[in-house]
Amino acid sequence: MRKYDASEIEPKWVKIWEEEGRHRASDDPADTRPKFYALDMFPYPSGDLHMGHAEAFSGGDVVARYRTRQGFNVLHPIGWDAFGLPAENAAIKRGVPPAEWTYANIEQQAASFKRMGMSFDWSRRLNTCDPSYYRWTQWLFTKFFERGLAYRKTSPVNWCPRDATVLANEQVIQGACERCGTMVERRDLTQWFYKITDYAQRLVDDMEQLDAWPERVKLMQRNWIGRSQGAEVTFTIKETGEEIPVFTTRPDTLWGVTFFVFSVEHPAVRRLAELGGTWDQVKPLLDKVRATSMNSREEVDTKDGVFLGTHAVNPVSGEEIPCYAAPYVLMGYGTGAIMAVPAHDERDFAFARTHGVPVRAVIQPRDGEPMDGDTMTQAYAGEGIMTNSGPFDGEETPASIEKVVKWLEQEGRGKGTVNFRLRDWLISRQRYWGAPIPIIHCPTCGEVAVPESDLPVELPTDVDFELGGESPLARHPSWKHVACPTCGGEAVRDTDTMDTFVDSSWYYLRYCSPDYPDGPFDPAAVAKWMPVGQYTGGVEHAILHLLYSRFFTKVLFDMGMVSFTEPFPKLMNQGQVIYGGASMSKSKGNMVEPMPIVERWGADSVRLIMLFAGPFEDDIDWKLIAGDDPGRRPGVHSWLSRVFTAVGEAAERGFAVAEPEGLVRLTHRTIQWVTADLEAFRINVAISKLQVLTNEIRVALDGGSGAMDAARTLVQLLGPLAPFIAEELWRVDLGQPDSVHVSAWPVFDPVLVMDETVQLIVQVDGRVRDRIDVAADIGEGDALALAKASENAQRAVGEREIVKEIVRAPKLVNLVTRG
RNA sequence: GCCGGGAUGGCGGAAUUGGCAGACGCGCGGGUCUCAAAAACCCGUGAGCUAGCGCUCGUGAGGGUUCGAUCCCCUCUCCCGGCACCA
Repeated sequence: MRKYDASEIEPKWVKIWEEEGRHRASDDPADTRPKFYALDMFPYPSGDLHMGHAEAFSGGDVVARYRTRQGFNVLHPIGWDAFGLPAENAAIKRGVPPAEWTYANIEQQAASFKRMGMSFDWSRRLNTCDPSYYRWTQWLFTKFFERGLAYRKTSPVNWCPRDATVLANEQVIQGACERCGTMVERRDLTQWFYKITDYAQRLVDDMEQLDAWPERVKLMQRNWIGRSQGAEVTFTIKETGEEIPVFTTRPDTLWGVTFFVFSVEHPAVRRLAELGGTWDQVKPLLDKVRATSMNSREEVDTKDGVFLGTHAVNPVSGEEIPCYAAPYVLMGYGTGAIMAVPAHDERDFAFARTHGVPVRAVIQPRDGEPMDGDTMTQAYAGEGIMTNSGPFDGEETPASIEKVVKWLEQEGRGKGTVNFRLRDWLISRQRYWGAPIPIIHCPTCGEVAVPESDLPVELPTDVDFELGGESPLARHPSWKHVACPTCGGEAVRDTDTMDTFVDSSWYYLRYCSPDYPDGPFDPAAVAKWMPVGQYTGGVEHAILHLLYSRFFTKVLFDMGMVSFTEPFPKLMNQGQVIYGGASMSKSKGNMVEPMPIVERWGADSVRLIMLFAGPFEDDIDWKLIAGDDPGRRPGVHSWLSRVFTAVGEAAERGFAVAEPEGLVRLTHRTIQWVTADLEAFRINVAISKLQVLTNEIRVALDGGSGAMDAARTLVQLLGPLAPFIAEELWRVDLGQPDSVHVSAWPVFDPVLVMDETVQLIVQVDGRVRDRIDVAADIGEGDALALAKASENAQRAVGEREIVKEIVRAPKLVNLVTRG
């Protein structure tokens, strides 16, 4: 009998599958199979594959293989998100050109993916740093530019001093650079933006289509977009007569406004402070705010603020109220100025009490103590009845808000409006290893897009990567000097490159027709394959990549290039692989690499470790599943050994020896269970069902019976999970002529999955007292009679009287007693 | 602070969503084989009581609904994640 040796089996099949040209998605029009697009978030080539890759791609590969077996024409592509800072930083550190470092890592990862048995269509492989790809990234930029969706503006931006580049809002996590953790600084710079805010409403609305997304991801996107409905109301500055609009979600509190607050950075502040004679107090505050990074306000005190010496006029009451400048009002949201209602807003309340501003309650809760502005100790932000509000006294939220808005509009004092937290997407980066922004700055023509015929704008290779001063492209002696495409005069290229998230916002479209020469994608191929059937990847992309890709898709829809508005209707997030409760990292010295384990125990084992450890979405703590020795023999390897010998023995015995009926039934139930589990992506549970079947096959064989059908089924069901051992057993031991991975998914016999007998649970007062084997179609009367006849049940009832009989034939009888 | 998601044996996790809690696996204990080890195989493994048939307790804590609650409702504790002056 052969022994299971993955190192002997697996490399053999890698080679054979490659020779046989497996896993190609078919673009043959004669192929009538329904399509299925199984997409994995493409990797960044930072080195060899890590555990996170092993988990995510194992899950994605199960989907692709399972759908293939179900008769779908499956597109399961792979590529690399190959631009980005690590390559450039490696170049600075080691003197290796970014391209060289990147391509070497890609080759390494590609080899590892093959070794792991990933069923990728290698003919479609792409990478974003290839000019044949970024040509179209640039082309898309020019189209966005034409539509006014790419524009340049000067504004305060997040600057990472360590990476020497600006960052998008989405790349700043709690005030720090997402990539290197350095606290970002704020700089006023002229930068390129994509106008994602134009799509804010649609990005919210279309989430309705995403029922098959994890709720938390949708929630994160909703919070990030931050839609709030309210009104814009215009206040007038008494001293100058200028009109300053504010945004509020509570126009019903307009009669409770007792002061007015500008953001310290508001353009009117300096003028008004000088007029009011308070500029010498405001200026230090402004300097302090400017010095603080944009996203972290931990050093800013809510109660900080300075009276400007000027006043605003409340448009509904005509009342004059003092104007303040305070850091708690943000310049980047709403209008940069607010009406303050201390009685009904926590922050306004704190500010008012500190600065001695009156508090006036204008909303009374429906029940409980009435509020008094002079004595209340905290703001009341809830719903209630309007008081001290002129014509609106007695109106109740939420209807009152609508009434006030309507009235403001009629009176011309304001209007209903919606505000978003989402800002435009800053896409310029002052670094080298990215797609150059295809814009030429001409002294006469202004910003001119590089014409399509001149694309791609290729990166020069003779570049000085050292950090400092200008970006590498800006420092290059000749690269930026070009003739203006419009007037032919002397002009310069934009020397910034695009955020790598731009590259990854459309790669899934390129896979549909990776060699298409006339555009970013062949519209017919995209119409065929998109949208994605299942998208698999890490939750760390919940906001960035997924939001940007959704935005791109909507722009392309508006351009008439695609016919759908959401690219990924179904999303699965795998958990993280951690060690001892902490994320794995080189600096912590707790890294466990997948490839050494593949070498030692086999790719099938590594895949199964990942898939069996728990639900796909949950984190895997390697220390908990493998103990202190990360190289220990995995439990799933023992199982595969048992599968290997059991199937081998069953094959030797063949069909000549009869199979027990119980095993036949279990086989069909296993098909039913595993199919349902894979449909629901409960892979860990599916594996446990296969283990049960394996155990029963073992029992049958040890009892001298045959197990050929069960063994064949086991191998077929195992295929998507452990492709190597399944193929070896299928083709060698079971002698099948073609690959198990193209065999039809087994179907169960509905008669055989039904139980003939079941265990009737007999309870007395809700406690289990007996279990009786009964026919599955037993009637209620018979079930009750059997239950009452049970000695154990009778003993439990004792002298008491049975007052109620619950019968749920054939599963359960519950006798309820009294006495 | 606000918004989500959790909490089940020594560990990872099951439980057809109101009907046998702990499937399957890891680990551990005992055994077979072996000169020995590894591997493989067999038995046991929630806690307590009991010679035994069995009994009692048990799904973070407390309460409720129900014949019956890991599952539904209320209160609380702790853990994880996201956002954090967004007017």
